[in-house]
Amino acid sequence: MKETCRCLHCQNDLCIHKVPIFSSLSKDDLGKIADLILHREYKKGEFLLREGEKSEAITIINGGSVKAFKYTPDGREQILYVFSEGDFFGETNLLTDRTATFNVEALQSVQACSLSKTEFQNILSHHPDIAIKIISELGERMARLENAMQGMGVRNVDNRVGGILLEFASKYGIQNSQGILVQLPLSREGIANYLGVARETLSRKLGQLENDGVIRSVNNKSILILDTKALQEIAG
Amino acid sequence: MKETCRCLHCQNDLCIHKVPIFSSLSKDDLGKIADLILHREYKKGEFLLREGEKSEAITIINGGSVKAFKYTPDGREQILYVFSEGDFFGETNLLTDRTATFNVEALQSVQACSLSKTEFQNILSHHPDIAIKIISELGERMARLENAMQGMGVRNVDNRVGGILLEFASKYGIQNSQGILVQLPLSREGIANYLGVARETLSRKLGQLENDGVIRSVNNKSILILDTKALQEIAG
DNA sequence: AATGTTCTGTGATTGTAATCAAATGTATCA
DNA sequence: TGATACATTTGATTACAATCACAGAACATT
Repeated sequence: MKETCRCLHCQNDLCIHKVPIFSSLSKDDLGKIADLILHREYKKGEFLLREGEKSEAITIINGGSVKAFKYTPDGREQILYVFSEGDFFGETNLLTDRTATFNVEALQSVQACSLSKTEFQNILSHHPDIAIKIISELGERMARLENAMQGMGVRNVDNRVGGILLEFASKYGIQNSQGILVQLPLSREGIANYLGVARETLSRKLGQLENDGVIRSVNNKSILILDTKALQEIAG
Repeated sequence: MKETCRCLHCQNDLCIHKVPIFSSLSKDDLGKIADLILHREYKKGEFLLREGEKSEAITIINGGSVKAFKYTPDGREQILYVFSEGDFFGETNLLTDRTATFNVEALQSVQACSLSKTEFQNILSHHPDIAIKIISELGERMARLENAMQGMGVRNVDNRVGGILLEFASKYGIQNSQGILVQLPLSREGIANYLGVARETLSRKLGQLENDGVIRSVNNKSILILDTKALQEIAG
């Protein structure tokens, strides 16, 4: 079993090191946990989890990113989260017998580590501080969701577009001489589904922001924020 | 200090008995915790918590109900939760130094019990199973929020109105000979703010549902669901 | 019961985003 | 490279909910 984590991705950089919830553990404990972890790679478009399925593991993203979403009655995707390196999901299903509340799909090639329900519960009982970390992290995620929810309540679509651009900027942005270069984790359609608006509407709003000199569309996968202040004003 | 919980509300029925997260404790432990709890009554319209404030306690609703909400940039209220008997809030602020993420306002007279940050942390360290209960409960709440979020993404307002009626029905409804009588926890304006639509729009949609014989408006505080099946169809 | 106050329903109008349709642009793969 | 599928933009039109304005109900207070 010692070999489980001698894979290419983890040889020098154990995935669990990246996970805040395990940060309180000793090097020794980390090593023990590492041996219990299962690694897997997912291709773009593959599902890591499906709504309604009972997931028997907590999954930690070690590379790449995924979208978590639900289907609306009219068949659209409503994206709830974008998880990337260090984020985890499946934790709520571990303690109760609840089935997954959302789908999780790889946005690119994704390296994932998973820890089985029983192993995880075992660890939890020996390390009460991990439980506290999880509560903390869940609180963080709830705060994000609550914000998103508030955002959805905002009827003004410009506000919402501005808000999501700032959110992506703080998460994926790199400051350069011209402004903040943001690598978008989602396609236009994805962003629209995150905001709960039509793809075309988002296109128009972005076009307008570009006309106003607030942003510049570099390519489909990244935009440059030229005027952060204006954007903040727009976001409200 | 023994007197703390000999108040009118708790003499025969300790509020902590109502709280699922403490359900694993022994009678003895419950008694000890009861002594540490602070009781307070709030009048309708009073704030139990304000966004941005640092709350130093976990608060448990012992009677009445409250709304948790954020203000949108345009000044509207976006309601996130309605908490009633047995629900709690403030837990995320206990472990981290995060300030409150929402406002909490009494919808009627409310009896609340609160437990200070330090006391709570102390209890948590002695009873690791409580942490697990909290994670579980947070998971429940996240699932609810995620659903609400999905609901907000639905562009069809009819769906959303149907959805919230069913949600209220399952929480506050009483089956009688004619259908399900639902005591609404919120005013029309409150419901509209929960859905993120205009008050007038909700009025019209409810009117339409009444015309279609799906519901009957008993009075401002309660409606009767006549045709649950149709409502489920409408909600999607 | 009468008054003021808040809440709710309805009509008319406007504004905004969804939808439909088509064109351009961009990736993918043989 | 060219061919094909896929993603994005742009235009025209439509549908729907927001807004404004007011009337009527319900509620509280004296």
